[in-house]
Amino acid sequence: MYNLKEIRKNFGAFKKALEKRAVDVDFKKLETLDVENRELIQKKEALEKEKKDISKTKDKSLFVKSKEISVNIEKISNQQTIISEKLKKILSNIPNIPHTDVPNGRDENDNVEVKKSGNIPKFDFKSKSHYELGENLGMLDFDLATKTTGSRFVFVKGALALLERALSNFMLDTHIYKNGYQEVSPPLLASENTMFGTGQLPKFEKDQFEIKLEEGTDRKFLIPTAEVILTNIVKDKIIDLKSLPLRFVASTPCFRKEAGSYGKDTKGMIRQHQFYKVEMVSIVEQEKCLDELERMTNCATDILDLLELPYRKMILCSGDMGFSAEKTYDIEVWLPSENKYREISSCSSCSTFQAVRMKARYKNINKETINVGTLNGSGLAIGRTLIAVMENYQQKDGSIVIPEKLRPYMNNLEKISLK
RNA sequence: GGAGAGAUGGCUGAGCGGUUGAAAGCACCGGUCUUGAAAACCGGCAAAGGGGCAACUCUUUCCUGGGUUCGAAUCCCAGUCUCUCCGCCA
Repeated sequence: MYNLKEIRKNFGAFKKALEKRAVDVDFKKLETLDVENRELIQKKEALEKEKKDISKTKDKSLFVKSKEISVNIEKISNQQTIISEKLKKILSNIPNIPHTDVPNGRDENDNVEVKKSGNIPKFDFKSKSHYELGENLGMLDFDLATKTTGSRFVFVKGALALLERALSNFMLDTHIYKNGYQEVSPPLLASENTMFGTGQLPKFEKDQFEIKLEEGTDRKFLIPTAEVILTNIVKDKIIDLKSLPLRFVASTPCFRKEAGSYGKDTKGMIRQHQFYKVEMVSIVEQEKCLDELERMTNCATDILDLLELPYRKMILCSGDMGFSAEKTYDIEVWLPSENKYREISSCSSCSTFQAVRMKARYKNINKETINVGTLNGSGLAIGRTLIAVMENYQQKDGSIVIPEKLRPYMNNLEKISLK
């Protein structure tokens, strides 16, 4: 979210910067409301001062007047509340402004490749998709999940379930012991306010699973990513400069409605309502965001390098970035069955955008209280990594070789095969 | 589910109708002392919003929302959350 104070300073520049995003914001209304709002605040404050002064004199003859003022204040204050709510509504629906590094573009076709790594496997047999491999092994069961739950869920069984767990532990260990992140095991439900903090609400409510609770209690949502709950660790806080940067990592299930992607990736476990993901979150001094983004992205690619999976690193264009991001790298892994790269991680700097929403601040060297910078990145999406391992390490007989680094996490199993 | 206790600044914690934005301590920052550090002593130290080029100034804020009052951190009502004890379940 943007600070109205900052926008006011240079309204034109703000408007221009947002054009890259192709969002329709009623700037005229924003400007008018801002002026009205401030006028009302001034009126209100003048009256409040008058009332306060009377109270200080303790002069009984003025008490009647004070009472009148109170009525007036209430009237103005109500108007002001309405206007400031309108303002907040407009402001909270404005996305972050893309950093100047970000290429202009409409959609994913305009993303720019910045790096490519690893060797694409060449099979001397007809390769299979992960769901063919998994179903043949009897270790992926989509039909069963449909029966028990519904579409876009899956049962993972046997050695593949072990592989999934191994991936989680391997990634966590790498980020904890090598990359300096603190492990967190967070709640999987988030309050409305928490969801607002990272930008999932109010604009993207239809993508979230909400838990049905008794009437009158606070709303709660299943987290669509651990980013939500990890970033909000610093909500409403003024952090000691010395404790920055904060780096958190968690492996959690994620829940997404995937509204608007009907008919997309319906086969297999590419796009599920529930999936595991290892998520990294960094809280940094605001001017260190971009450096941290490079660092974090390297932590993500580190995993793919260790697993020896081929991938490429993309910088997202302005039109393809998430609501809260100022700059995003996507890491895409090679999937033989689709003969293309698919997203396996997304690392974003959100500058102070989320921090403003969360009221997360720190005192800088000059003792000014300012908003922190927040970053988040997958390191990595476990479900998709599982797919990538299956497809890239598949053998002619339908078995799957386990990447060396994962074997210690799997009782030194070298290969997953029938029986 | 039953019975109590509580929610105050970065933290701990006093205040329980009128200069209280809020004692004290810790933390932090500056200074004196010291070869340096520690200790000791002195001083500083809330946030949000409005106005002003600025120095500065005004308003709001003691969980949230109502109420009483000329005036509320302090009194009343409702709600949320936390803690303790008992029960129940993992």
